[in-house]
Amino acid sequence: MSQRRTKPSSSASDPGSGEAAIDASFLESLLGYNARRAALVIIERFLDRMSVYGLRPVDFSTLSLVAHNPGITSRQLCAALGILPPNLVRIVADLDKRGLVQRKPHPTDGRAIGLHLSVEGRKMMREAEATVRALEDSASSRLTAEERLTLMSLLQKIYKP
Amino acid sequence: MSQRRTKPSSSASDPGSGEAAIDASFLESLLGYNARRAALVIIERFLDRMSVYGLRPVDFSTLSLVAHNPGITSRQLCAALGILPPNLVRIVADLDKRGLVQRKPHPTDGRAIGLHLSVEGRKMMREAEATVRALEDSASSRLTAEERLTLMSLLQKIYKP
DNA sequence: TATTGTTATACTCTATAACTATA
DNA sequence: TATAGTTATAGAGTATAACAATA
Repeated sequence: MSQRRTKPSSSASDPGSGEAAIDASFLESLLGYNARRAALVIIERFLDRMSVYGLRPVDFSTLSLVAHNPGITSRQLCAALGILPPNLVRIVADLDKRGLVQRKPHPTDGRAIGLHLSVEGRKMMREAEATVRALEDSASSRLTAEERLTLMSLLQKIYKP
Repeated sequence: MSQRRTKPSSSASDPGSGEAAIDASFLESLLGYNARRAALVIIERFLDRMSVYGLRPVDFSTLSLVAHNPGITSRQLCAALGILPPNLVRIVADLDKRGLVQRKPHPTDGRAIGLHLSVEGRKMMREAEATVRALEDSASSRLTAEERLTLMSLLQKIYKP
């Protein structure tokens, strides 16, 4: 899934169109299918609008957690985001190379490294978080504010412990 | 994301736990984040319970669409599932090798190939669809029937044209 | 002995270009 | 010329094993 673009019209001249359209009613009765499709639509929009910052979803999530949890460790980031430690190494290293995060020795645990946003990182994230809010509003423009809150509450009932 | 297993407890002895836990409230206010997390939890459960059939989510979705749309073409499957044509080739080829689907020449378009479920395919999908229903019910056990319908309706307002 | 961060690596998923056969 | 199916391949994402340093 997650194609770049979907053809605006697949017309009625498709082969096999004795039936007007494809019946996907079974799949559309599944939460997993619906949640994945919705997530991919929003992620696609994210990719479009966040490319100016050079931030993929995982970069943004990482920076956002560091912003709101200064001194957070890689291990904690992995647990919070569901990323495996070996896969976080390059993500953090790249953000460090770009001067967005800084690694400081952990105050009490010599094995761990605390992560902090740099001044640049803070500045970028103020803009980036506002952009994400705007993009989410636009992606959910067919929902009322109340429906949006209901939707998030119901989703969290599924994935939160 | 989508780790195999999450540690049951990350205890309070994590380094940097002056604050009790990580603040993910910003991310948790985003639809994209919530939809993705929920989808991954359900997909993880899918992987567990559907492994007996040897069906990944994409195999199941493909077979389900073929089941309910006999004669559907690869192109139509790609459009319905958001898969790119080169990536569907092996999926269909493998299902064919396993004797679950059959390819028949399209009645009116010589370029296209109509897909149909074999007798075995139909038998497996009757079981598999029931298993998916059960797995979805268990994954959404903290939702009422009404909440479940509301959730799907709201998700479709995001991704459906 | 267990955990943090890391390297190396394999596997899966997704994407692009280009070809053929038919429309 | 455009479309259906296909091949080959590149790139991103995700997984496991194993290591050094510290607890």
